Amino acid sequence: MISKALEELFAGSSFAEISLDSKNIYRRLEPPKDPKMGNYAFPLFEAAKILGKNPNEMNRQLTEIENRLARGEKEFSCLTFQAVGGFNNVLIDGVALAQETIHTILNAGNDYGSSKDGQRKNIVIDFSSPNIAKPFGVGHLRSTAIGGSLYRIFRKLGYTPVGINHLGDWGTQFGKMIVAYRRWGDDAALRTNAVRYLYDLYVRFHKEEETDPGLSEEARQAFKAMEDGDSETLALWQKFKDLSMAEFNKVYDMMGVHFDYQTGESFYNDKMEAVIERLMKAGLAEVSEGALVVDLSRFNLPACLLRKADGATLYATRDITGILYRWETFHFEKALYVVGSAQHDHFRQVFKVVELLEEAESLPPSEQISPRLFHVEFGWIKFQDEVMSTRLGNIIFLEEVFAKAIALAREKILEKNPDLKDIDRVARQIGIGAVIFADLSTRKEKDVNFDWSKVLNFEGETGPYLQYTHARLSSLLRHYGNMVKPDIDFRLLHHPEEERVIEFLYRFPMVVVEAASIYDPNVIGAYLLGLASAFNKVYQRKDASGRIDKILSDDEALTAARMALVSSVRTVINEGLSLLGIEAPEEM
RNA sequence: GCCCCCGUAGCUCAGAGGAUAGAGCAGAGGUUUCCUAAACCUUUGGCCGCAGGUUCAACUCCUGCCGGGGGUACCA
Repeated sequence: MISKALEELFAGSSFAEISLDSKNIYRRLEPPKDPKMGNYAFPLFEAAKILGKNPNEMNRQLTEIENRLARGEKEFSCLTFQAVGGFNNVLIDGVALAQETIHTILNAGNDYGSSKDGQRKNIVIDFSSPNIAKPFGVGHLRSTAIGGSLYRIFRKLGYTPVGINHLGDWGTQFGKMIVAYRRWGDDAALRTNAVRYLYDLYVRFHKEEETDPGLSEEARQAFKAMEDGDSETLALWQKFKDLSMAEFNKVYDMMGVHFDYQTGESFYNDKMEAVIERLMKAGLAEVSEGALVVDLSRFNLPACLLRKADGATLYATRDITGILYRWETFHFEKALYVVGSAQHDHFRQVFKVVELLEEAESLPPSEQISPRLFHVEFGWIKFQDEVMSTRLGNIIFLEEVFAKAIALAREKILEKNPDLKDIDRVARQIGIGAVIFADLSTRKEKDVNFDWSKVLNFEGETGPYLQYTHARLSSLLRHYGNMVKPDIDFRLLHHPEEERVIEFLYRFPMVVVEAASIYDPNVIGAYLLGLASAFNKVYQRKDASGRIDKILSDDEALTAARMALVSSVRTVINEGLSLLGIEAPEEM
């Protein structure tokens, strides 16, 4: 609504002369550095240069026209234009903005920012995807947290997300596990702490492999036996898988993560042959050095291996098969692979093979899959500047991280709010929220150094800070006791601190869209920190006498107006946290 | 060698053509007769890796270099 008015104004002005249409202008609008200068600024330097005019002079003339147009027949306008140097600034009337925004939020509740843009189209999100028989380390946190959040974000935007946990439950490493277990394994030890025990075996295997190269060959044979359907080997594999899943599911429950399908790599075992044949028929596959490959050298990529010299398949084979299967099953609008950047080339290869297949089969555009495939990559989690590696054995278990964070949260509650009911539940919400937020608070492509002191910090830019702000807002609503109503006097929300909060609230729907478009929940996290901080400044704002200007006061109209704002902020923080997969306690 | 990502305050990170480069943590000082101080205010701290180029305007775009990380055919 406001943007439309802006477009009309600019288009109606002398900009027509230099063929800047309204859309063009709108794209160039930017928020001024100092919010006092207005809500939007339009830089005139470029236009002035084309016209050969002085930007300052031109700006003055333009502003005059704009303000006359804005006022029109009416006595006042909610838009005011100002010339500041070469920047044409627009001030939006705070009262109009407050009314529009708060009305919308109070009506919509947690649906504020939701849309039907997705038209229920399927978005396949492949995330988490841990390897069976390996510990769920903090390294898996990123994929799980980012993927889980994208799931919620796309659902909010009207898509039908399809969450798939592409478990690493097939491949050569199982040959290793099986050999290790047969040599050194003990069933009783396995039963007591399965993943930990398998992990120790795995580390031991790699250590002994260095001095005993025969182990590698033995492992290869064991995996081949699995692929050939050897029942005794498969029974062992199934046991590892069941025990691992039981532990992974504990983590998913804690994080509130949901999958629609837990179809791992083994799911594609009986589907790969047809795909390989299809690729051969298309003339893409060739034998090289005994292996079956798709040559990609003209794309400056290494060849994509479909089958090893011994006939066994590789993960690329399974991923290609997975893509084709998912396409047939879901006819997705997009398929996102939330996987670390170490697999950048792998996905380029796999996507390229799919693209080549489409070309070879001359599929119509509506049947083309490759433009819909996206690798949502993220950086490593390192520890003390070292890559964490299952093989090296320097993994930090995610459960351990959660346990420590929850214990600390509990400690803080006992110190600050010992009478709180349901302390265990709230401690879990805070502890897990802290860990998830710490992970989502870095732009995803950066490597992050796992730092206990950062994860276990509940102050500043953290999950608990947001939760605390939410608890404060909830507390205000409890104290207020009345229904929050939208028919308030919006002129009473006139302090700069309040206007700043309203601008944040107004932006929320755009922030959700932005997060979805770059596949990064961090956008929402950063936004929430800004909103919470803005609100806390309202909360602790001091009046002229140096006293805190309280939200709840004897002035009924003023209190009602402020509580409408409080309720709106609470709704947006609550919903924003929920999009990140973080719970928002009412009290803490 | 080739390809990809990252270099911004002591630390962790925002900013991705525009006005004086921002937060948090850590350091210094302050705010509570309590609407939850897990907060708020003040303050110290910057050749935005280096060098060129494009532009009215570059932390932002282009080229080269340096530093870190990753990938580079039978692991995932």
